[in-house]
Amino acid sequence: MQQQTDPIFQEFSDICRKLDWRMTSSRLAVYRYVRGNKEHPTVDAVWKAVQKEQPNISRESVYRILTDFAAKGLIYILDPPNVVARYDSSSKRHDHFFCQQCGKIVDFNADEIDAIIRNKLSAVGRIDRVEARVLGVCQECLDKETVSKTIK
Amino acid sequence: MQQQTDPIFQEFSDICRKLDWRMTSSRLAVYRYVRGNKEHPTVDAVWKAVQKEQPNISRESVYRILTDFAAKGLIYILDPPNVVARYDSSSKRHDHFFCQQCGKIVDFNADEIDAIIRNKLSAVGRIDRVEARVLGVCQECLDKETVSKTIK
DNA sequence: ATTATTGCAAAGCCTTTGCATCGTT
DNA sequence: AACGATGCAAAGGCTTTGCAATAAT
Repeated sequence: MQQQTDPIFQEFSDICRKLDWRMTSSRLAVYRYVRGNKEHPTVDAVWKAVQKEQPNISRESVYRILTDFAAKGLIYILDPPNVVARYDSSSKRHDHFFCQQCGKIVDFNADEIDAIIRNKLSAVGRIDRVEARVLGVCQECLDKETVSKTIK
Repeated sequence: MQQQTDPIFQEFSDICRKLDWRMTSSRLAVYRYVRGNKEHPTVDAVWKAVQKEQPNISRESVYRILTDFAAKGLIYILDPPNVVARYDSSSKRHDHFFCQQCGKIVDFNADEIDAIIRNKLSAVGRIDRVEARVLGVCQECLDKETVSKTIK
């Protein structure tokens, strides 16, 4: 990886040092494309864009690089890969809590947010549905953690 | 499909009549399992459960039946099939509007909902992230619709 | 009798994985 | 020189599709 003077190179160089990562041209190219990008790109979109700079980069590397970036909080996974379809018996507006540990999904109602958000997005277009999604760890899983730590 | 006297049979019979659907034992069995179910089941979960009642039902039929149910608003698709992974350059808390027509995803901020929901879910467990997801049709797509209708 | 619905087999697509090679440190 | 990262080929898993057989009207 050649030394470069542009600011993004410097920025990413620092990131790699902190993360104890080797700074590769693939990672830098993905970082360049993703940084500040408002498109919420798919893997293929990133891949095609980055190919202009790095013609030999493989789709698989893009997968790995994006996964690593997300694991370190550099980016956020808006829609994760390999989510299996789920169906909800209620089609009425409501909200969901997802336990990241056991996978449990809990319904709840925060109907207040509907008006707040409709008001805020009035210029964006027609709004068909507003849903809050909450990620966390449920109380049962938290309790289990405590027990196992206590027993040790 | 044999005539039956239990209330769910009657209920689903009415639904099928209104929708101009044939009432089949597969559909009824899926309806029985899904109705009021709070598990947010996957296709496989529905399939396995329904097999107890209908041992010959195929997984493919469950797919088709659930898709049809959702298309008619009988159920809601919480996580749709075939969503490709998407990555977001910002890992800071924010919210998303999804245009159902062109696929565009627009960021926005409704930070107020964070406190509202954390307060409401305090007993559910640890909360790591709150995000609002809004489904609708963006203004550009609405405009295009109007134009094409006007031109006709 | 008609035709929507189903089961079966196969295909499709996104994503992950194993491994040898390459490139950074 | 050491070893983490990558490209390639292949496998994996969920979902869809074509078509003949079945079952509801």
